[in-house]
Amino acid sequence: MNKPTEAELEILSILWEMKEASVRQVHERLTETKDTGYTTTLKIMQIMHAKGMLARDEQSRTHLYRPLVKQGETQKSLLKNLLSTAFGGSSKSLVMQALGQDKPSKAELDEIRAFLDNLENEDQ
Amino acid sequence: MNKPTEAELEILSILWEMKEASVRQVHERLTETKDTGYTTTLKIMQIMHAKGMLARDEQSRTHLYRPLVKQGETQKSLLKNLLSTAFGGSSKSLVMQALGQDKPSKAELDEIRAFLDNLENEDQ
DNA sequence: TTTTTAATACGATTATTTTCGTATTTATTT
DNA sequence: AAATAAATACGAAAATAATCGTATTAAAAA
Repeated sequence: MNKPTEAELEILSILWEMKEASVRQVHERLTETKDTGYTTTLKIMQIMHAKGMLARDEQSRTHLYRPLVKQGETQKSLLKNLLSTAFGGSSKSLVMQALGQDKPSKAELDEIRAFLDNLENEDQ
Repeated sequence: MNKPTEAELEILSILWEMKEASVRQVHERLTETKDTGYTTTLKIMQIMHAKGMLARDEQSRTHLYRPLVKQGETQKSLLKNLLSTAFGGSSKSLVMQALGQDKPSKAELDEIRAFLDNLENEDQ
């Protein structure tokens, strides 16, 4: 799957969360953090649809869009790229930076611990 | 600091590792994984120098370049961005994806555990 | 010293991404 | 029914990024 552009990723992240939304809805969420025109959002979503990244329900006049690319797969490929370029391939340093960035809750920390234990044991 | 472009990041990652290098050296490393012309590499490094991302030692005819942006800071800002766009702000899921991506050694896993423990205790 | 090689400078082109203006269509309101 | 509002379509411009060709300069080799 092709790497989404920055603007596409912003839209995807909204749609991953909302599951399905109109251009208007996406645009309103977008303008909370970014200053851009309605037709710009529309155009990018149309392009994404043409690329096969978004499904479009044209039943009603107000079209509804859904993501067709999986969040997990996009995460995987973006991380892989970031890991090799910015982190010299060291997932350890990436993980530590990420944790320093935004500390997870106690419960989440425990989940991560369990995950680490699992990682260590699985391939014996 | 401004977000480096993809090509800039590739060059930075080589320079972070080598500390200092000529265009030729960077270009040779680059062409191990990418097919690009020498003058393209040169041009981008010149642009990076103009932007203040690289220092340039012009003593010898063959100029030597050093990164002026810190790897840690670049990592931090790229991660922050990725976290909010691709991961809906959840560092937990980012961390797990990263670990699944490329499993660290036993020693590194232990370092991560220590880091987690530390995180949990520090703010009481 | 002449020739060849290897480097930088830099403009221009190409490709990609983002933005927007305008036309058209459809629905809603008056 | 006419006017207004809200949506899509789409071309084109603007902004950004990447690539390359050619000129020039400096060093090294013949």
